[in-house]
Amino acid sequence: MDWTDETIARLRELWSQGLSTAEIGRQLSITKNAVVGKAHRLGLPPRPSPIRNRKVKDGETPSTETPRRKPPTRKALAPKAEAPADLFVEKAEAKPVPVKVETAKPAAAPKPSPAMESIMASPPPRPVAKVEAAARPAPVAPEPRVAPPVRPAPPPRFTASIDRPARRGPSCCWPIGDPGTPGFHFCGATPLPGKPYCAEHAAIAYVKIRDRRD
DNA sequence: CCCTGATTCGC
DNA sequence: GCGAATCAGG
Repeated sequence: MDWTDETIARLRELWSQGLSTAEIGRQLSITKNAVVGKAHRLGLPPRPSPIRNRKVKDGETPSTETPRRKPPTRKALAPKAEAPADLFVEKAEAKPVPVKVETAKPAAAPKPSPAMESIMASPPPRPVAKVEAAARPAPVAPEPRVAPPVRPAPPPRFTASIDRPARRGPSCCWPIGDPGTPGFHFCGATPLPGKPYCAEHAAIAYVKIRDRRD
């Protein structure tokens, strides 16, 4: 993975929006490990981890001795059989994109967090926007009108610079331009009922998600 | 089992 | 620096 400014920006954005690492990975066409690894290296604010952070309660002395994992039996040295090279063709973008597949993953959307939900008065159904970088100009994700879930993490600077559509009410949040750059804005057209995107962008935003299994 | 994020450590 | 392997909790 070559981490260009572009991809890093996208990672940061998606990360700050509370998407799961796997989700981000899918959107970037990389593994979640890559996502987590990079995020960690970038020093991005940690997200609520499923792993209980070693008792922080008193009585415990987490400091001095950490649980330390068992001696790493690093057997990774065996790359094993190689993956069939032929499956490496672009499948997602090759085929025409059915517009109606957003039913692909109805309820399984990752829940952002309580805080986030309360902020989003009318949460657009988490668009399972499977985007192909090659095909479209860096669509980034719905309006980052939310602060990072819990952590008082430094709010992404770009939130301030993003011009919200002048019109009130629902508006298409298809990103135009690169997030973080001055000209960045959202489409703003009238979205389809129940969708975060206008008809035009919804058509390209929704792609079957689960076919990118690597 | 599935999912999640975190960490380690060979490369 | 990168990320697969691994860990570990839900």
